[in-house]
Amino acid sequence: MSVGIRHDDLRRRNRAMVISAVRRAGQPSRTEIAATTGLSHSTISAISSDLIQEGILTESKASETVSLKRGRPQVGLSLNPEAAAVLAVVLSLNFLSVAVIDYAGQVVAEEQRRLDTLTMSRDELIDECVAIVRRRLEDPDLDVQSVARIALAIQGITDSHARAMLWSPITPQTNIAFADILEREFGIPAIMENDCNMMAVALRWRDPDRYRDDFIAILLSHGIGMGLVLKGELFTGTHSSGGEFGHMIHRPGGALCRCGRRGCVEAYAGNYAIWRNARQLSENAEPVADVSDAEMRALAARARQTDGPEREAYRKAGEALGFGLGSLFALIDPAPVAMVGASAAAFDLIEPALREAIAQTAGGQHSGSISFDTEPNELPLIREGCAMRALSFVDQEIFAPGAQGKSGTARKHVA
Amino acid sequence: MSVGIRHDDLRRRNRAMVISAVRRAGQPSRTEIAATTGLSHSTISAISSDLIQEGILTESKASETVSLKRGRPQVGLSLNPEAAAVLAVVLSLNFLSVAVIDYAGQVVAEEQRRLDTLTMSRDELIDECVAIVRRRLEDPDLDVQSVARIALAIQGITDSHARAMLWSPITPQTNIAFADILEREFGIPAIMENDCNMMAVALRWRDPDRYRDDFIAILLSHGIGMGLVLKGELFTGTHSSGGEFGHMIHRPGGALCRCGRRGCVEAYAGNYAIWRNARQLSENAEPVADVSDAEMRALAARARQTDGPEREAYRKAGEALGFGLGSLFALIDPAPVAMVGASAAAFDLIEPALREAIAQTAGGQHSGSISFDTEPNELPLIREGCAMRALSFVDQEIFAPGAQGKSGTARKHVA
DNA sequence: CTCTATTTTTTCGAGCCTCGAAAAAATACT
DNA sequence: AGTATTTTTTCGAGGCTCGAAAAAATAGAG
Repeated sequence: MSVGIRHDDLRRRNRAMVISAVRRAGQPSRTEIAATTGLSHSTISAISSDLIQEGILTESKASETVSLKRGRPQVGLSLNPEAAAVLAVVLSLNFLSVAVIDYAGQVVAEEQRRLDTLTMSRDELIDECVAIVRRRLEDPDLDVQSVARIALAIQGITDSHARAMLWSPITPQTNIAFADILEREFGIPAIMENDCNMMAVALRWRDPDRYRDDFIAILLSHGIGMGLVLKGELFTGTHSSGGEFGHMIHRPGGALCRCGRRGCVEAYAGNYAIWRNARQLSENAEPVADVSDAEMRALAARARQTDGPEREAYRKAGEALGFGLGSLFALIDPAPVAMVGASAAAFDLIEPALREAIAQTAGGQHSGSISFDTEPNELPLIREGCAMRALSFVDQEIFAPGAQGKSGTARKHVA
Repeated sequence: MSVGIRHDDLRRRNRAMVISAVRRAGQPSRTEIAATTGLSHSTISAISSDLIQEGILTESKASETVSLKRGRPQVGLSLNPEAAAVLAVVLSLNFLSVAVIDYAGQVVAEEQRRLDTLTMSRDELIDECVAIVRRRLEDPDLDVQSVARIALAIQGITDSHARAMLWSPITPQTNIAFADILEREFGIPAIMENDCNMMAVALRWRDPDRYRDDFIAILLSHGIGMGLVLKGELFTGTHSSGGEFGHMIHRPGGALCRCGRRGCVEAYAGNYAIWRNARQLSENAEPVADVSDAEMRALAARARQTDGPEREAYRKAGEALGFGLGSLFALIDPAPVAMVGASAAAFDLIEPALREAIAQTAGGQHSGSISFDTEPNELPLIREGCAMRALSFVDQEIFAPGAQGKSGTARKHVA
């Protein structure tokens, strides 16, 4: 079972701890790191001296402005941007984007591309991804040697080992091991993640006060996705990325869902479902492939204006989301929720019915205390999550390697 | 955030590792422990020598029968039964039981008692629990000094710090901090756990092959409860024991549940719901307080005999459980399920509709591969889970103490 | 009955790691 | 210029684990 702690693990873990403290805090001094990690000054001194020598950290004359204090001024430590770089690839409906991010987390290059993912063949899809990565890696401004990891996020279900896309609404293809493909192609460790999980990761970095140990990120888009953080850790399924909130059952045998089943939350709250209900089509009507953001905005505008089928459609969406959240809260207790995606801009239309529904569920006891935040733009969030996830891997597996880090392809020490 | 690893934590953790290896394996030799923990022989030798000196482990001339091997015979290490003792208290509907368990996990004394929990006052309930514990502690055969922990399991919701019962179907009382009360009364560290969570813990110890990293224990009883283990850890809510599977919403606005809300899974699958449907009463009929096991057996017998309302009632129960499991599987992916409790004996009546329902959900893709096991007797399971949980605490916090173990009341080193 | 092969367990010195205390460094204030 | 203050480094002490070798304990061979 769980393996004993070897003596050399100790240094490894404490190295990782120092790196992560710097990544979180920005420009902490050695003293601050000692305080947050609970390690002694001597230890921090020794470790940070190593890390600086290896080119992972750099000293950066801390905030001159705050040097009104008496004694020896603190020296800020920061991540050396040149220590490594990672690629964040985001593949969503009809859209592919890639960004190159330096070790300090800054975007240094990017590229975006429109595709027709729904009609592309398997090979075309793979080729596009490989090609866009290749173009970035061939950029003369980039030191290819420094690229330590590629993280690819996709709308859909991925396996729990972060190797493959298992199923996705953006393509009829299934089981594409993107991570393995990219790894083979470029010799750079790659991971494949679910888009909503990356949203959650990003929210945690963006606003650690609000999104700390337990929170929910829900993507309101053509489909409904969820990223869940519990007890400070990203929640995933036992075999897949899990957290398929959109496919929890709202009404057994109910409306036709894009997944082919009936009564899923998504079949009431996804864009296509709202669109379908707003047009007063049958619940059995085949879900449309895509509804433009403009069209959804028009629907929302009409719903705000008159109490017609549009408003009712949003009400039904709120109800489905509310009962779904209620069932979720029965399992995990209530937690802060972030509503992300274009339809989050219409959350005012959704919220009343949502809260009414939640109030009828086990989570309803604390209905008032459940707070919602909205963020209409999911793409930057997904990319940010990818980047942070990739960088965390670099922090832990490459810059603090040891017996534990079994990633065969990971190169040791870059600097 | 996460704190650095101090040098002295190392020994502490490896001590805990050795103890837990012995608890799991029964009578492992030092060599076997070295193999399973990955630590060196020297380290294991040093640690086990300490543990034996402290009276925590004992040498026990390993299985003489297997001494057909050549070299120096292995010396089995086992837990010293006298190193400590724990109390496992189980409080369920109209029933209170306590068991004294020695450090090796053997029951050395027990007592059971019928109560009328639904009508008892808050103080009566507390007094009964305190009294039954006191009687056990006053047993002249028991060394009170050795009692290191009390674990109390209750049917109902407990807080995530294992201090209090927040709500329970067995009593109208709420928010009773049993753990604090017992701790104050006897000066022995106490914890308060949810019964179904303890079932899951016990299943893991009983059959680690089947119930290892991910599995579900569902209690089919008057109410519906769940214990969930994910990635090898007991799953709990953010604020409470969580995992209230029985109160996920099956049909929005549907049948009246014992919790006062509508459409919960329990309102279709709990004993009172099956009974209500079998009698063809309205879904709005007030849930009855209790249905005897005998009566449920009679219902099941009639359902097996003729295709009447009884069979339909079980069908509806299966449907509710199936859609509930389907929604759960959407979140966590399918996992082995153990059906526990009296109604698990009627699982043959439930299973067809359950599987049919699951097949209509996201979990349905692997519908065939989902396996169900039944165990009609929940009480021994709950007690066993309590005992193991309490013993694990002793293993870790008392016999492998350190800066991490902040349990103020825990005494250090017993032997 | 003795000797050898074999396996388990203990012993011992080496190598790390962290820690606390003290020293060194770097600045503000007087 | 000197003193107080704060940060950072240095250094010896104490612990822990590890590998190698020694010791212990048995089965089988002659």
